Amino acid sequence: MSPAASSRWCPTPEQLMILEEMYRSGIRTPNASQIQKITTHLSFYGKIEGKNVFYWFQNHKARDRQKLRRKLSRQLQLQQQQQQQQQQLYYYQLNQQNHQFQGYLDYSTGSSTLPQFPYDISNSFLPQGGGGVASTQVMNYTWKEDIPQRMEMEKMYGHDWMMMETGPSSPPCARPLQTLELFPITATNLKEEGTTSKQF
Amino acid sequence: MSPAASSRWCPTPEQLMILEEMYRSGIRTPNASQIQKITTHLSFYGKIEGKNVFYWFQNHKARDRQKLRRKLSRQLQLQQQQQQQQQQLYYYQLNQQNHQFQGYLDYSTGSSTLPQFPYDISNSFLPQGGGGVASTQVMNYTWKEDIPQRMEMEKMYGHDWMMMETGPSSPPCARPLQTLELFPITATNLKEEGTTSKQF
DNA sequence: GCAAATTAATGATTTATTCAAG
DNA sequence: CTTGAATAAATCATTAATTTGC
Repeated sequence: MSPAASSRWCPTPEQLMILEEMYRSGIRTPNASQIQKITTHLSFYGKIEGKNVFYWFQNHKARDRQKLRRKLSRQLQLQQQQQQQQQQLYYYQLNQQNHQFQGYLDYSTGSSTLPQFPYDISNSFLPQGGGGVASTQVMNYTWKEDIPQRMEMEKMYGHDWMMMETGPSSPPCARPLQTLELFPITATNLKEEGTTSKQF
Repeated sequence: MSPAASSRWCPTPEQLMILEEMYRSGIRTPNASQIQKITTHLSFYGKIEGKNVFYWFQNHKARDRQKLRRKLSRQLQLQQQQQQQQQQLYYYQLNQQNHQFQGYLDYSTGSSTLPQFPYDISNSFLPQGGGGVASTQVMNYTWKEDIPQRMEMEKMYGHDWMMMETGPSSPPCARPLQTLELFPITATNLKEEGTTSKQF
């Protein structure tokens, strides 16, 4: 038969297994050298090129994030809805004074616990020179998002800025406070999360 | 259970979007008045207090710095150890492609698909009367107009980039069916080596 | 059972964003 | 302020799953 080569790479189960294992072990953005090694190794199980490996990690990482984001956002939303219904009236003026505020915010999308390095498949694909120093490379590339750290909060104490509730108290130094109109937002990164249209 | 569902603010996707947009637009340390306005506005999308806004900006800013610092040190470290490794093979070649593109596009008129805020959101939350220090925070680039046009560039097939064939061609999706052992990755030893990284 | 039709996954490309050096 | 390097996000396109009518 004519080769009729398919236009795109089709990973064999073995290749897929290995790639996934590598991913699980922490590899996210292999550099050229690593890609080279991985490709060479995987070529034993079937046709493959460097770009396939490169793309695979790109896609896998991206779709992982995507999945996580979707999940989190759904979760947040439900939580938020329930919370709003329950908490509507209560808990409104509880903290007029000092309440040790911490940095709130769950903003980060990814901070999921990354599986710790198993025996370390990654060592096999690190830049030449073996493990040692180079292994930091892999670690550093594992997850871009970082776990929040404690920040200095001293500046905030003794400030009155955040005492403003949204409630209609007499605004100390503010203007009429008209409700700004909604703007049609289209964020670059929250696309499928667009399920929210809760008014108030 | 007490009605207090959660002890901390949980931003809705809309709120998050808007906050991030503001941050992107240059707002870093809103003053009380700005916080007030922002809070009022965001309360339309869910429960929120002034302190949430304040903390959000604090945290976001701090984490930006943190990320920067981390990246810097990481980079220094890597620079030292990979002085002689050229490892940007893939990206390098990829970017050559992009160059071709962007030179071609000339960036004549911004992006298209993602309508940003119809107007500069940051203006709405600047100090009253305008001017002042804060105004320097705001980027002065306005959102580009749009051009939904799609470039019909000749597909640059023939990417010689990333070519890394490693063997004689074989059928696209055929698997060799050799029962080669998967090298040591099989999670037989899932111990925490611990010594793998964490260099700094 | 079995293809055509439809949908879901995922490989491959393109576009946008970020960070920092010049 | 501009630009290059790197990356992430969005999108295109093809293959695999699956559904469906016969």
